[in-house]
Amino acid sequence: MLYTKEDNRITIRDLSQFDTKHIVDCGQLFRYETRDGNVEIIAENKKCVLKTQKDCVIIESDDADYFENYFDLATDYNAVKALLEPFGIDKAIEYGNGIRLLRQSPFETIISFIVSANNNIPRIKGILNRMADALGEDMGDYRAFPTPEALARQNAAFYKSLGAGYRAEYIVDTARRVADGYDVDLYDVPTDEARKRLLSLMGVGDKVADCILLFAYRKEDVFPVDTWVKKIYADLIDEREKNPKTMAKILRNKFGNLAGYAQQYLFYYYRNNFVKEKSED
DNA sequence: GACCAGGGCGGCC
DNA sequence: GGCCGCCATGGT
Repeated sequence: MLYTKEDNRITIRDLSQFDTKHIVDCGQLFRYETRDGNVEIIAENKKCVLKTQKDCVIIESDDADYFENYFDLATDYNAVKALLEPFGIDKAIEYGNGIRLLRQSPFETIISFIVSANNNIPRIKGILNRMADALGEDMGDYRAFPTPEALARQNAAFYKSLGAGYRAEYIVDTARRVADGYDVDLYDVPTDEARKRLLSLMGVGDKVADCILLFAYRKEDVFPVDTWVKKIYADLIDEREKNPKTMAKILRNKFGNLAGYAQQYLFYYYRNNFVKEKSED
């Protein structure tokens, strides 16, 4: 059994399917901190604390049902790993063992990955936390992620003052779109149609759209192509291919409904174990 | 001082 | 449709 749930506490029993460090370090989420050896995660207007014990991890929160879904605890990752076996990426899977694909809030994920474009993780975290500090609901010892309405009330200069740079206009435009009725409920929309709708948002291109599809809506048949995946593609498949759109299509065809899982294992493994080489010609 | 970071946009063809 | 220059900012 992976876990048990009682009251406001989830106890993860099978640590082969749940590794806190890998989960928070693999680039899906940005609002987390390590404090006193525990990991605190803020998602929307909720917070949980992950406490690692000798043979289990305890997830404390005031909404266990929310985080049961958030951490995708219904999925058997040993079964996923077994299905990935024929693809020969066992080193990456072994390295990232215990990663889980999260079910994050669509709006928060949209804004977070707009901010992530051509950016690095420490800076992304800082920008998002400053947005929450300024505009998020005060939940006591933390700030909720701001609502679309709260974000839509500000102008680009405000987000530039938080360090968002040229993404400031995208944040304003997209927040206003959502506040004005853009429907973020794409759970039951097929992947290609959902991607098309996400691409209509300012600041959302191919890569950001695929990250939103994967990390919020859990469309598992997408393979986000970022700078690391380009290197992976050159190493594993074809170094002459330079078109990220083509890479994404071929990788989706190769991994099918396991594409999202494979991408996450490979991305995490390469980012932490290989130095990006300078491409020259 | 150049290069990089989970790229996207607008102009151009 | 594809290609290309540009875009803020902080870290190495």
